[in-house]
Amino acid sequence: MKTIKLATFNINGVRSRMPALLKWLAHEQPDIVCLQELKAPDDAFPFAELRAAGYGSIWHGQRAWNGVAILARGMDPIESRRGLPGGKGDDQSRYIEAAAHGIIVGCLYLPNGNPQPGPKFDYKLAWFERFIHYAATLYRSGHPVVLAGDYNVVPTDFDIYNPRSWLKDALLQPESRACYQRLLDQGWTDALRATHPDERIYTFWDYFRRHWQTNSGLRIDHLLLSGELAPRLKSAGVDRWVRDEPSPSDHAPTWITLSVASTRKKAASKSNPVATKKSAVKSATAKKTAKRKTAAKKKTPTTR
DNA sequence: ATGTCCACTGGAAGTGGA
Repeated sequence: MKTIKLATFNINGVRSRMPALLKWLAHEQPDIVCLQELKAPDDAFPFAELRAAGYGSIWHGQRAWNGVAILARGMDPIESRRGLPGGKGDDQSRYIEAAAHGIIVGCLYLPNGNPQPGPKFDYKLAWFERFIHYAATLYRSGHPVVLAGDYNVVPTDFDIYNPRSWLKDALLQPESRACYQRLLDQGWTDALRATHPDERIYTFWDYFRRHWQTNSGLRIDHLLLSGELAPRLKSAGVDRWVRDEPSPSDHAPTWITLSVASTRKKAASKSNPVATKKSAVKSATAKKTAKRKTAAKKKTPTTR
């Protein structure tokens, strides 16, 4: 048995944030990282610097906006998908997926949806529907899956410092929340909330009105675990110190640790990545640990 | 409406997106 740490981080411009990203990677040494809002085209992604820092990466960039990436420590992630199924005419880079360290990781950047109502909110809900549909397939596959990213949804009023000034915001709309709930109803475990059922936890503090200094935050970055993975959830948290660094993103890295069966073969080196997605998954599912009932699976917050 | 930051355009400061 070994423990892996998986984090999601809306970086808000990967190029202008490289010093902060490298410092965070060196300090926390996550095994898998999902990045969102690269705001960079494919040919501007700093994969060489990341490799020098010990991380292989795959990415789906876009000029100026959006963009997602997956990093894996000491190996190259094995890409299994980019873009959701059924997105005819959708050219926004918001989903990428890979096998790494024995699990499948979906990295998503769900549309913000503001202003609401309007075409952007319609797009958000349409994207969400496609995501819900695809997530059901993933869940049923029985593979160990994490869906991590910026969901742009505040699940309940317990996940925001004060909903008053956000009531019209797309992140709090009943339609957005209903979509998120439908995702959970498929069986996914909201790892942060499951680990800390009674705590106020925030992952995002906007740049306005001294919201960071007053801890006026929102919880919108989520890690959802499939049924196979939920019993292996060990801990979860937010690297708040990163939000306090110079020139920070408006999000902080949000992470979980999972206990996974250690593979017999030695860890893949940079020059010798895991051969295929299939084999990576197989090695993860081969040794299923005895099912343990944990607090992770039950209890959703009812606090308002 | 406001607040602040990133990237793009064009070659300075305004705009879109968040």
